[in-house]
Amino acid sequence: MCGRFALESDAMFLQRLLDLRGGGVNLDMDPKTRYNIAPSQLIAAVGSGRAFMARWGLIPRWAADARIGRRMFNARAETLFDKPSFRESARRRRCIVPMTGYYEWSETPGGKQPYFIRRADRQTAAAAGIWDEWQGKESCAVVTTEANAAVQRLHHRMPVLLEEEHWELWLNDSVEEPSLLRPLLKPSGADLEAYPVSRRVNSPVNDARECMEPAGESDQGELF
DNA sequence: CCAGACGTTGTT
DNA sequence: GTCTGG
DNA sequence: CCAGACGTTGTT
DNA sequence: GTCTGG
Repeated sequence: MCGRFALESDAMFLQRLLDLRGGGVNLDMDPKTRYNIAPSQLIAAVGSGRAFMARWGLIPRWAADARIGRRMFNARAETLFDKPSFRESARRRRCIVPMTGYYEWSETPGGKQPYFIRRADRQTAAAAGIWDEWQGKESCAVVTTEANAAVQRLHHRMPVLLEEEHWELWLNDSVEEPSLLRPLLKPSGADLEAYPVSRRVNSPVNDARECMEPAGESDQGELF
């Protein structure tokens, strides 16, 4: 799944996503580095030809109550185009959520051990997202799929990390046909690495760089 | 037809 | 157990 | 996702 | 808004 992630400031990455449309749109924001991004917080996204900040946890436009978004921070790829809460956004309001890497927790005898998962080439990853607008504010969800071999031991689900050659299609709002989009929602083919990090990641309040650096022995619980 | 839900995860 | 805040 | 709280009344 | 259950 994907319930916590990190993003190091990467304006070039965001500008590349904007440039896919060829519209000469210039990035007008610079999301600052954050190492411990949790659901309900504002996260950077690019979609519909612009970059914007959206609350992480999709609130469908028809919602009577914003609280519905609380647990809508992930959306299963397998049913994305079927579920009433996601269907319309999946067809018409897709986005890319930049992330340096995301966290998974492994239960150990000594407590929960967080791991950081990132591209082995250390490039910013492009997570597939969908967004909506409710009472004038954007919110979004990260699409999940089966875990690939690299991360399966940690979890059976992972965020969809889009291949670069698929970015344009995913962000093309004129494409609404699920059969054209579903093939993009596969477990990541990119090389990923996973390593234990400081247990202080467990506190969403800790937003220090240590969150994505390999943990020292003292910060690791007993592993497995 | 109307009323009520609309989700994921993990765990049992 | 379940909800809220981050 | 995890951590931490979870309640009311009346009085200061 | 759209789907499901009755």
